[in-house]
Amino acid sequence: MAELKQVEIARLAGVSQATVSRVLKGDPQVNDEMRARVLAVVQELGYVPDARAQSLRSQRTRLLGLVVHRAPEALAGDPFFSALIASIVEQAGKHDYHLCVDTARTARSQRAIYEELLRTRRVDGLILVESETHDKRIERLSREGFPFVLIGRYEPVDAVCSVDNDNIGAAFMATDYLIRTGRKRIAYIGGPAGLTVTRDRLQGYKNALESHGVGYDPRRVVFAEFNERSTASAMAELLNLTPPPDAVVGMDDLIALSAMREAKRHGRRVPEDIAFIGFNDSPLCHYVEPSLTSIAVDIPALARRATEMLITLTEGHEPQPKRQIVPARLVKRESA
Amino acid sequence: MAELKQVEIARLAGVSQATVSRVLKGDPQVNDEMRARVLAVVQELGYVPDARAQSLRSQRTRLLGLVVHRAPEALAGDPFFSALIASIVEQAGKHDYHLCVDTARTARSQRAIYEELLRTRRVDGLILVESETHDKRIERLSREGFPFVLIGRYEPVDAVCSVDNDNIGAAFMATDYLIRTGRKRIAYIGGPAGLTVTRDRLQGYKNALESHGVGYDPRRVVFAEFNERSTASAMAELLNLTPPPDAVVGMDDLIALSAMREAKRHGRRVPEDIAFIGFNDSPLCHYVEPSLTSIAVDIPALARRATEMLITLTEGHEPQPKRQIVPARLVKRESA
DNA sequence: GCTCCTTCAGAATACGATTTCTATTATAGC
DNA sequence: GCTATAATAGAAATCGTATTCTGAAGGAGC
Repeated sequence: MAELKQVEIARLAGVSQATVSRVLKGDPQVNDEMRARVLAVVQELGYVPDARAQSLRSQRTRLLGLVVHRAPEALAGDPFFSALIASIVEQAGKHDYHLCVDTARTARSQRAIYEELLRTRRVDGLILVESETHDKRIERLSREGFPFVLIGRYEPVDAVCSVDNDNIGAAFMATDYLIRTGRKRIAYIGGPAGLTVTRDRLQGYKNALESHGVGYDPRRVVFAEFNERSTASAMAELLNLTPPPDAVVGMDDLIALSAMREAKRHGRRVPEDIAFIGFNDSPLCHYVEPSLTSIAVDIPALARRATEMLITLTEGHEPQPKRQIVPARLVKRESA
Repeated sequence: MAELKQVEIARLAGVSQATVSRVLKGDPQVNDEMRARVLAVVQELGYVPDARAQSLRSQRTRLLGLVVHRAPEALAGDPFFSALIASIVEQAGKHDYHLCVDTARTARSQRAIYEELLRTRRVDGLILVESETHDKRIERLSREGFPFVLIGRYEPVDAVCSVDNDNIGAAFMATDYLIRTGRKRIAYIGGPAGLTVTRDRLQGYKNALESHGVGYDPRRVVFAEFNERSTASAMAELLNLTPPPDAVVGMDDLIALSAMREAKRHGRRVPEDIAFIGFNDSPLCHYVEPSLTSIAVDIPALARRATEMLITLTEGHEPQPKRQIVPARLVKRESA
């Protein structure tokens, strides 16, 4: 394949390289006859501009970055991310943007990725997922004015753009539903305690208890890492309480399922002895037995809005509003 | 944040811009004292080179592309891709490469993505997943000499670099196991008939039947799309046979699970009346009841080798060997 | 003391597009 | 018929880095 640059096209069409660029950019300041001549050559040779040169000159790469704040092993089994990535890719594609995915394993690599992607100008903006309640990265990004959008939320800094699932509302809905269906001793199993999601859903859980005048018992709240062993032992702890809980709100489908499995291993019947509700409404819910009642997070909506917001930001505008909340809904199945 | 480019660093360190570049590239042709002076300034200002300029100048973006040949909806629930993406990102990161993910929904968008990513030089090479048995893209990429690696395999073109799961062997293993454990009427539910995976696994299935002298009955082979409805109706078809199958090899965990669900809906006991084996050993297998016996595909190994191969290619070397096969293993659980 | 390397750093160029600046021509207005 | 104004296209500068080319200084060898 021969060298194919604008100068070649220009030479063949008998015009200047600047004119070729103008034609390709749709500049109206160019005569129809010239335009046609250039386009003919472009068509014939199948010329496509070099994105690297465009990036340097225009100072924009048309690449968005997605940084997932979780170790690859933990990421591996989670369908949430497939869905998120797929939706972001699709939405970004509509605006001619591409997506660059990175995972941030350790604290060190987080900094590295931040340097790598943004300081090097490799991407035009970032989408961050699963932020901690206090996060130096966010402070810094925000201070330095880099375009980024959070999927989640961040209290400490006011100006942060974010799209969040209505976690408080969703956990309220789940807990409220359990209370209304007669459950008395409802437990909550969170993910890592530092995560904002973990805390927001805990808040919703507490709100629901309070709204029904049910006392909050801290022994019924436990936390787990994103792996089965940790969740199972958290569940075992709950089962040792006297009296044991008769319902569990899991922060996550995988957590709820692991907990449910553990309960069954201890001989409890679901949902007769104990009910379970998870979050995400992943395909899993549907296949297990009893099928898992779950809060459906609207992942495509999260992805769409976050992407739109980020593109708005990278193009220099101020998104309105800066914080969006995507409603969730309860999908009733057999486990609760 | 002030303008931060090599010229600034050079000015502050009292050297030329070329020297700054040399220091950062680790060029040995530079005196220690100068090097130290430059590095001090770089450190202090936290200078990081501009990837866009580097890309243009060096003609390499250090970006790899992953093109997933499936619609976003179908992608959404599948944990296979989370795992694949996570592993590729990790492996690529070790060589200072990043990953750009794209999905190719329609035939048109496939071409578009190909143009977008490669012709524009936006990425240095591509990893393709889920190829069809005949694929124009592959022919073209290969003809034009673009660096790419297939996860899967492609018979028609000899020189194609690929890393494949040992699908024939794995399906053989699954079928062989079912025969050895006394199953007589084993069915196979494939994915879309055009996919190489579908056909390879079918081949392994046939091989196993043959090696045991069991007759191959084409009525026991059906195909499904990647969604539950399609799979359920394929399974229903199988259940209508007289006699019905007493075991099913599903091309995929989701297919196997959907089929199993359908069988249970028809009152069949698993594994007593009918056994099921899936592929991928996704977390799902573990949570369902009965838990699903599955062929574990070594996704990290696939990802690692494909990534290594692609990087070798993009750096101008010839990978040895060009085709790799990653072995699979049977994970026995309750369903078979 | 002279030439010949070697070592090292600065100057200059290249990468391939976008965009500003400049020049040409044609048209309008008087 | 002369200037003013568009309309249009070419020339040239620019984006920030990598690298080739060039030159200066110092040491070795005789």
